[in-house]
Amino acid sequence: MEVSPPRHLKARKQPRQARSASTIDAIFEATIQVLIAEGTHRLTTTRVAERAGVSVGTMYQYFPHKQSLLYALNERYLDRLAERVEMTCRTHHGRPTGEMVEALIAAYWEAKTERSDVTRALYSSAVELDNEALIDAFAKRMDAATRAMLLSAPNARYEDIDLVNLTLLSVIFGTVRNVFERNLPSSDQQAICEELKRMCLAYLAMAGGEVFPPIQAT
Amino acid sequence: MEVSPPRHLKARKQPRQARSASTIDAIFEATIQVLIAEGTHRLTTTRVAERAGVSVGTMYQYFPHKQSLLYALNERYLDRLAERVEMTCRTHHGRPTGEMVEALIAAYWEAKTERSDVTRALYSSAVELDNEALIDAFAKRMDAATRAMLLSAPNARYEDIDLVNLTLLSVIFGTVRNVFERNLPSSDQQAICEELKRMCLAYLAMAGGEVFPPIQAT
DNA sequence: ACCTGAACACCGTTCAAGT
DNA sequence: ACCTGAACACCGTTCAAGT
Repeated sequence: MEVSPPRHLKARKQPRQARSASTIDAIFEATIQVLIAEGTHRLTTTRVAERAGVSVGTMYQYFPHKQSLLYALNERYLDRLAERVEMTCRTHHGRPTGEMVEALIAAYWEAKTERSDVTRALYSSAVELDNEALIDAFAKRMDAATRAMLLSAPNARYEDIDLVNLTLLSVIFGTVRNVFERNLPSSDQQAICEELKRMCLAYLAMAGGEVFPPIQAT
Repeated sequence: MEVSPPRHLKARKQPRQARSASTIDAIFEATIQVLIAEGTHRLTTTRVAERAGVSVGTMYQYFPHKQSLLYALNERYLDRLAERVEMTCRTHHGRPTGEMVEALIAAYWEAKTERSDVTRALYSSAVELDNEALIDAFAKRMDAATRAMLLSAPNARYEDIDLVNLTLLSVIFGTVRNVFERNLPSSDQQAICEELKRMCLAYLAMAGGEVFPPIQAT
């Protein structure tokens, strides 16, 4: 499902030529680099334009405000993230619940961790932003993907799959973010990730998912 | 344990007279009001000073930068939050693990929820900030309080109390924040809160806490 | 001793002038 | 048609001038 962004945050024009597309990519890339190198409060339109090799005026042809640039950047990021998680969900259809949870957490965790500087930069850039629509769209996609996956498990009997699913996602997303925010040593991060899996498993087992693979009847 | 803030974020002078103290309170109050009414990107020193009834120059006597104002504001907030949670932990020493978890989550949740506009405003203000020291100090206090509480439960036998405790807090804090960020309807929020308790209970039971009260020997 | 607010540097955004 | 960058309004911060 596509959720349209608030009108004032829309990009001014769609790139129709290869040149435009590459300009936009350069601007995105420059934004991330400035964010990582200088931090949110030093992220200026001039600096981004300079590093992207265009003038401010050109940037404003594509993004009517600084906010719309950050909006688009986060949109692109969340879109890719959603695709990865959806893929994981699809490939675990019909598997035992335990495997699902493990794979789901691992996929989300890895997507966030493999470029932790980018993740951190985007977390911080998103806050200056009216990003409710983005979060909503992302949440809806994730919800649909994990819901379908969980229900496809053998012998899944959830009393309230929507609540269980909502809770599961809130806990996973929230915990991952919290771990990033505290900047714990990598070994602690790994350990928490494993504990998070155990916790979610315990929860799902209690809520009606069959965690271990069914014994095959012969 | 007191963690000293980065030097450059320190308030310039401590209030020594009643007048100064009330000026500072007025500035804090004005900051929160502007944050709630206008949002992070319209939070300007001029606006805060105006609403607080002082000149910019005076504000800069107490807070050497805008950042130090936000830092102090968050410090004050986290300090009060920590005190409340510590209190909850103290009053549940020796109780069964189940009651502890329920009380801990309820206390944290309520502290965040009773003024959700303030909570949201502070979440957003904290991000422009180099707040690692704050988060760290808060985390350490929470860690100590909940650790002592959990160990005081009857028949608590944790294999790795530090990891369990760290995980528990990461999950609770992270989930609460995620729920705030998504701005879900209040009924969903309540439901997730209950599910979160159940999940943490299941986890602690598995990790070595005795969740239900011991049967009294007669 | 403390307060004020005009002044300065910098940032987001625009638009007349270029190609 | 598209790009440029000086110009404008606004914001963080300072400091000479007031009390």
